[in-house]
Amino acid sequence: MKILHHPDRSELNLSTVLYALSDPIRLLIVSKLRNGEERSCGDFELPVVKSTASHHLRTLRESGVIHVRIQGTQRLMTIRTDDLEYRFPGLLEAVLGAYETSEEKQNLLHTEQPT
Amino acid sequence: MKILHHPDRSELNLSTVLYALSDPIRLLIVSKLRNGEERSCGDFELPVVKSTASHHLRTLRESGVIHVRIQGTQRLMTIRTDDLEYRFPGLLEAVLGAYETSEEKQNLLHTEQPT
DNA sequence: TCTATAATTCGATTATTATCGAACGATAGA
DNA sequence: TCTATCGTTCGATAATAATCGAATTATAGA
Repeated sequence: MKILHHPDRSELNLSTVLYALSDPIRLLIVSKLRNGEERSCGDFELPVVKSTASHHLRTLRESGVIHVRIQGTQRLMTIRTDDLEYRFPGLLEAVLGAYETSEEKQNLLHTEQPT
Repeated sequence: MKILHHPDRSELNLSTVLYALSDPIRLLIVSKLRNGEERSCGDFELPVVKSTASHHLRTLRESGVIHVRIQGTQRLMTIRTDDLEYRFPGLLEAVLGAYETSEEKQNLLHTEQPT
């Protein structure tokens, strides 16, 4: 049984979290996890191949933005809302709020899906 | 007379701004501009040489985080608080607030200054 | 006009990262 | 046990970025 590392709440680093959130694909992932929704990799419909998606999900996990639990063959992701709020109050809200009203969302959603 | 390009308020991009803020040196710069303070390059006392500092300041300017005006031989920087607040409400506050309580500040402030 | 100051630009180097395809690993279910 | 599904890992490539030192530009002031 594979064990996934998640940084402790106290280990969250501002630069690292901002970097994780600074990629359009990763912003798309996080926006789809909004409101506590839990999703598997396949659910995101990202405009990149599986291995690239896996890379981005790992970046988000290792930075502490998302939590991943294993259920069968799936990985189920959630945002670490409480931990982020504890260390960086208001940050997640501000980023997701800004994302909703940005053009970035639209750009990616209209992108071709690779096989 | 050199002309410096600043993106229009409407051109601000979330990923780009988050990326600009995701570097420890650049976070240090922005934190020193807090509360509307205006500073020149030399005022920041950054742990990097001049040319590297110039690179970071350009990244911040081109992303739309700071405004730079020329006065004599100096460049005077300010945060584009109003524009950032307009496009990304609460973001700057959240980032700067988080920075204040983070360990990142301490790390950089105790670093050696290159010549 | 000369010089000192402030900062940028340039070229080179090194490190990181985003991306893909192919191969692999783990689990559920037939 | 076999197979399909879900996802990761690996190796390669191309792009981007952080850093430095040296050369350059622009301006203020003597």
